[in-house]
Amino acid sequence: MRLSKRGEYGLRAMIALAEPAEKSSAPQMMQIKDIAAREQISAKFLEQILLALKNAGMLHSKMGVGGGYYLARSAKEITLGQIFRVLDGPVAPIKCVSHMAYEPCGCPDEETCGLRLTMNDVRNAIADILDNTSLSDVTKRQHAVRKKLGIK
Amino acid sequence: MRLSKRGEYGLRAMIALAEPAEKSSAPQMMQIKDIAAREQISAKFLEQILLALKNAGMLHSKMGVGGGYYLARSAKEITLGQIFRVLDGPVAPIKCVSHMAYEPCGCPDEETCGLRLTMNDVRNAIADILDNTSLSDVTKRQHAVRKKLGIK
DNA sequence: AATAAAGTCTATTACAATACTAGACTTTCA
DNA sequence: TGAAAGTCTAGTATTGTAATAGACTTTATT
Repeated sequence: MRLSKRGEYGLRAMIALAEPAEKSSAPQMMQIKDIAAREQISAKFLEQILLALKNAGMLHSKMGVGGGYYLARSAKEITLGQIFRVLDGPVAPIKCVSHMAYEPCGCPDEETCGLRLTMNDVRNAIADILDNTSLSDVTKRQHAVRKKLGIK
Repeated sequence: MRLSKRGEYGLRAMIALAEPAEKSSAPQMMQIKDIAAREQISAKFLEQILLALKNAGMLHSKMGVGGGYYLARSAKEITLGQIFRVLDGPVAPIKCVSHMAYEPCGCPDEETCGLRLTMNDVRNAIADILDNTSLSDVTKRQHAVRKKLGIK
C-alpha cells in the first residue's frame, strides 16, 4: 500500500501547479526547476515525471526561453486518482480487483474468495477518495487549514 | 497501493486456518503442505510466511509427526489489519501519515500539506476496513456468498 | 544569426525489495 | 530409530525504484 516517490513528487508538482490557479482562473505556468526547488526534488527526476503527465494529457508545456508547464484542464477537472494511475498504476491492492489492470489471482474460486471480497472493498474505498478529490479540492483544503492556523 | 505475494499468501493461509474453525470452535490444525496445496502456493515460501506470523504471536504450531499450525486466538480476534502489518508493514500509503512507522516526508510544511491531508484520509479508509474485518468476518462472508450461489 | 534558456527523449545505473529456493537442523510420534 | 513435521539461515534471480547522464529540439532575445 505504498505511494512511490514518483507518485508523490508528481502529485506534489500538480498541486503546486494548481495552487496559483486558485485565484486567477488562467492556467499558471511554472518551470521544472522552480517546482523542483520549491518541493526539494531532483529536477532531472521531476522532468521525467512531468513528461509522463504531459504524455497522459494532463499537462501542457511551452518550450524555449520563458517556457514551462501548465495544467491541461482546470484544477477542478483533474483528480488525484487520474494522476496516481499515470504514475503508479492501478489503485487496487491486488490485480484480481483492479478495474484498469485485472488479472486473475491464484485462488481456487474468485467469486467466493473472501480475501478478494475484502480487497475489493479496500480498492473502492481508495478509489472513492482519490477519484473524488480534485486538485482544486486539495488547494482549497490547504488554504482552509492555513487560515485556521492564522494567516501565514 | 499493492499487496505483496507474501501478504496475499499469508492472508489466504490465515483464512484457510479460520475456515474449519467456523463450525467447531476448537482451533483447527493444518499442515504447511496442505495449505500450500489447497492455495497453490510454494510450500517453502509459505513456510517462511507462517513462521513470521507465528513469531508475531498470531499462530501456534506443533512440531513433529502429526504437527501443524493453528490460530493462536479465535478467528474473531484476529483482524486482516494485524496480519497485513506483520507481512507487508504499515498500511499508510506514505510515511508521513503512518501510525506505526511515521517519518516526515519532504514537504515544506506538513501541517498544511494537501497531499498529506488526503493521504491521511486514504490511510484511515484502508485501516478502517482492515482493522474491522476479522478472519471470522471473512469466512462468514465466504459462506454467505456460497449459499447465495447455491450450495457448492 | 547566435546564444542561452527551456522542454524532450533515451539510456544507464545503483540500490533495494520481492519472491522464491536450498539445505541443514530440531522436535515428535509410531 | 526413522520418518514426518516445523525451525532457521543463507543465497539468488528478477524486478522495481529512484535517480543520473547526456544529446537533442524549440523558442525568445539580442
